[in-house]
Amino acid sequence: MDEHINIFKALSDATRLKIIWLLTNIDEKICVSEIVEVLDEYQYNVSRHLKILKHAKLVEEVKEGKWVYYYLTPIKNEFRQLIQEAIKTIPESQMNNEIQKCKRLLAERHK
Amino acid sequence: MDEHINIFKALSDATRLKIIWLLTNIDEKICVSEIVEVLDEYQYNVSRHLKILKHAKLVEEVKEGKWVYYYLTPIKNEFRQLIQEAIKTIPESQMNNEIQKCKRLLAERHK
DNA sequence: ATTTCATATGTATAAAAACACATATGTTAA
DNA sequence: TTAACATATGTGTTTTTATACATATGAAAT
Repeated sequence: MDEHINIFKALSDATRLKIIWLLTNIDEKICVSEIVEVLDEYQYNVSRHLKILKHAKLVEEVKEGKWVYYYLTPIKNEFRQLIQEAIKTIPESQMNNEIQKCKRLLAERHK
Repeated sequence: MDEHINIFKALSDATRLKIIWLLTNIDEKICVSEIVEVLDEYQYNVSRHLKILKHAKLVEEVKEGKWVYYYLTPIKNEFRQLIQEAIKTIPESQMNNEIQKCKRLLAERHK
């Protein structure tokens, strides 16, 4: 029960839901500074929110040089699967262009 | 986005998640005093939690004499559908026997 | 009409969460 | 080895949420 509550709690904040939504819709790992830029949030807040998401086991991290990349924890139970699908139904229109910003940023990265 | 956050927020409290879980697993409407008994919570807390669930549009109410019965809001979008299914996957074992208590209570009612 | 029961809410307090600023840690580049 | 960059965290403050007690409202039973 606590694990489920932790997941719901993790998703009940705009910044964190946006992060998960981005990861869901982008299907790539992104690093902290990219999230900071896309969401236009303070770096220290993003770091703290990521910590909460990690604690809820919604994301995992991988360090690469200076950067720490975050990505969705691979799904291993039905609950997570359904939550993930639910998040996928949240329309892009509800994210004030953050996704566009993010896609532009990622395109840049791949050059 | 806010509506989704409200739903996640509503579900990120043990008492409220239990209420929704009960309604999900019982498929009947229940009144406040029954929830109070089953969850062993103060009446005023249950009332307040129900208000939050109502605000998140997860439950609706119907008044019958002295009693106010609460039930799950009929599902009308995919997001709610998936969230509901996710809740359905939370095993009974994680609800310290509240479900048993509830079923006994309902059986009593149907006599 | 008065009491009893079911539910809701005003208000005060406590607990938890979010935020901001400064700063620490660690890594790469100069 | 120093500077610049990316990320994390200590600490204090503000905001939000949960809880508790008292009490109000409204319906049913006596």
